[in-house]
Amino acid sequence: MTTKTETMTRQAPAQDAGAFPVPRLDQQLCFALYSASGLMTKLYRPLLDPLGLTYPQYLAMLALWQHSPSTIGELGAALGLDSATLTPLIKRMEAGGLVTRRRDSADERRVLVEPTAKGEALRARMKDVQEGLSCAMPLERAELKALHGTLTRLVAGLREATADQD
Amino acid sequence: MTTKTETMTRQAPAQDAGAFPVPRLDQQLCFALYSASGLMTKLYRPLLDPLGLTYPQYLAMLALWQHSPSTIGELGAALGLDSATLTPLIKRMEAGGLVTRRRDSADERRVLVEPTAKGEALRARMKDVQEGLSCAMPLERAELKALHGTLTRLVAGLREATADQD
DNA sequence: TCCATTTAATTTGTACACGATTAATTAGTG
DNA sequence: CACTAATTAATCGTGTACAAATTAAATGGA
Repeated sequence: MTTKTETMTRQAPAQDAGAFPVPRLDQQLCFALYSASGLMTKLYRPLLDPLGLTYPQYLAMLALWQHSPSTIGELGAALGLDSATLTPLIKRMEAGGLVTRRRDSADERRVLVEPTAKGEALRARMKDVQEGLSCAMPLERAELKALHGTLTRLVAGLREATADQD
Repeated sequence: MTTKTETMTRQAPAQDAGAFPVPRLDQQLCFALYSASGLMTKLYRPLLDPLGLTYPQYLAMLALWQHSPSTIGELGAALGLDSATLTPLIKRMEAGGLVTRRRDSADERRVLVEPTAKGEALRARMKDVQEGLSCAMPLERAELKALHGTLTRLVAGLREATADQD
């Protein structure tokens, strides 16, 4: 009588009465962020492919257009990536002719990264990327604005909360 | 007189009058999502490490606790990942003793994934993970709720917008 | 029944992403 | 000035992540 029901259904197994309910995937904020981020990358891909850029490389170009030359460390701070990720990423961009890398003569530890003429030329094509993207965005302009604001505060808070793990 | 000013400053270069302004990193929704997602992963790491789970593996366990056995394809649909990502991920979880893999005898193409006793045992430790996490979240409960709602609609819309790229 | 098509998972190749370590350089202190 | 401490990239190892090609199995006609 007690062991009889243990092989009934697999769908709601072993949930003791009063036990902590296992969090559902669709109720997890982290999963919504994870999914949204991945889908945005997928949305950018066809727009960036013809430019010879991956999505992280596109972010790096945005940072460099804003401020260059930049060191690996500065790029890392701007993008939230560490040198183990950026060093090979920048080297691939260098191989693609989009940026130059050189040691800072004033401090030989630093590596200065700067767009090439070819890299600068991509600036002119950003209009199409932005337009192509905003057309595909499923939310209202005001909603996107509000979402961006909330995310910005979330990111600022998370940076503090994870600051110890560097 | 014309070529004299071309080496002035590096900070605001070559922005033709009326040209499309290069989008700023901190104004890009995609970058906010990218940063937030990465920081959430970093926030989970110390909580999941003692369980022997990476963050994507944690998501896979959530999906399996919700519904198992699941095929690779079902997990892929739930998580938004393709089989080329999931196959090795699940194999690592199998090597860690958290799940079992077996071919479906009714359809030998399918692989059924199911938590082991050890995997089921992790359920009991999810309370600590959830609590440890929500303590570190920098936003108000209501704000998080609203953010989750907006993201859910964004994800649904992006799924449609990217549905052709499968 | 046979075979073309479809489906499911795996494999291969490329590109992130991070923790931990290392190597080179610079800064600081006595 | 010597020598240690701190800083900066690069490297190594492991784990995602996806496109494209491959293999194996099931399905749907002719």
